[in-house]
Amino acid sequence: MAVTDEAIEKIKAMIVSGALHAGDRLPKEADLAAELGLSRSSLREAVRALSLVNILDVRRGDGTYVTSLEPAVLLEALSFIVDFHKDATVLEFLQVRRILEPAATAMAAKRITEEQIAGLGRLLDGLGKQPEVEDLVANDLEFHRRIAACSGNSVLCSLLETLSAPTTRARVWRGLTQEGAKERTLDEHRAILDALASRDPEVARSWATVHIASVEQWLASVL
Amino acid sequence: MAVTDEAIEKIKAMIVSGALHAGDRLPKEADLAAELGLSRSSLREAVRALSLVNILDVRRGDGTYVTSLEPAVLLEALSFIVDFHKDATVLEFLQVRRILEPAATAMAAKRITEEQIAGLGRLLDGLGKQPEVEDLVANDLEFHRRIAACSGNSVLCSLLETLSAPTTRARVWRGLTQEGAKERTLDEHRAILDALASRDPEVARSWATVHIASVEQWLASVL
DNA sequence: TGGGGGTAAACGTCGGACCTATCGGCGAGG
DNA sequence: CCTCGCCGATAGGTCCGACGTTTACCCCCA
Repeated sequence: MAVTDEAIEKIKAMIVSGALHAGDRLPKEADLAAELGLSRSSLREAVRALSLVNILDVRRGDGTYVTSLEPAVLLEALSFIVDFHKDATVLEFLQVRRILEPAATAMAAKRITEEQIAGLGRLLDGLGKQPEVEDLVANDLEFHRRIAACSGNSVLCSLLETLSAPTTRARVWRGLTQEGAKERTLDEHRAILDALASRDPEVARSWATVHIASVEQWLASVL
Repeated sequence: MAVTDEAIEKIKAMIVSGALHAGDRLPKEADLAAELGLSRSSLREAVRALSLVNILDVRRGDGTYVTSLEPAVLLEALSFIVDFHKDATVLEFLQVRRILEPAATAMAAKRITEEQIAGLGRLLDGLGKQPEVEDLVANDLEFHRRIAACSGNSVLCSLLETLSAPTTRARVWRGLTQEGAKERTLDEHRAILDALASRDPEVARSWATVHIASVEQWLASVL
């Protein structure tokens, strides 16, 4: 195994074992390189790799730190990976989202507060009757993001965030080409919000399923 | 933005845009560095980062290649990230798995072949009446892995693979400490297989839910 | 035709030199 | 006494050149 790979493993081990905690500062590159027994160049490759996946946070002129290591931070790196997938696999991502989103929405129905419900209402109201497609999709993303946050599960929340991104383009496309798609989206959002306000998990789940299935079916039909 | 980060973005752009296809070989480091306008050292950091997430495959003495970019390959990098999560978040992962696994099992019930059913049967039979905990958990993982593969969704399959790993330790622990856990697991596996053999998605889904919920409840109770 | 050796190409590692952003102390000024 | 701004120490950012190590592949010989 290459020394750089060893360094990656060693740094990982230091974090997992607890020798390094979230937020801790690493020794400066020269010292850490000496400590791990490799050159600064090779160590830098290891650090760069770990910073790409948000394990380390490198601050020029300051030092290198361990990130908070929260699921939201680490899973954020997933979006980088997802960007490489071809359109052909978008349908697979959407299928997974169709599984997770209804579940998250149902979970949210049991935990959502009055304040959060009101916030969602204002979010939907903020959009006019005939919004631009880009605004609608942005509003769509935010709507579902907030609901996922109410699920109380940060892993679920991050996964949905990641899975939603690659389907954004597809949704914009749909809004532009499919007759009535915009109105349908607005109506379904309102229905989901009503279900949440009623604290009705099953209705919320069903509307979320219908909502995503409509995108999925459309996408499957045009691919 | 640092030149290395630019290089990462440029290489990513080359792949996403189609200038580089899956399996393609990159120019040698010296040439690519010149092409992108940076030094070989900095370029190597970019390449190392991309190889950590399985975008590039560096073969010493040969060259650097773009991987197949299949979901299974790219999502495999997720396990590296998941390794950094603390035990406290294992429950969140398990919750997500409890959402995905039943769905995958239900999907599998509709697509599974006679041959695959027979294979699962042999897998379960391969374990004795009183297996070692480690063998049981390994068998458990393989059982669910094969079922997920039958779902036909590689993204779903990879995600489950990743989510299952961090809960492995917990399951071993449970097998060692909870009375009757081993027998219960074996019985539930058999029930899931029966449901699959009957091509009954809803029964399969329910058994999968029960199966994972039992682990989840136990884990929640001991944490 | 098949195997073995050799060579060239490519990645791996190292050390050092120099640039640059950042932080924090210190002193001048209000 | 407090505040603002300068400045030096520190740490990461980049580059260069050299050499080691592995691998693929071609050529030669049996």
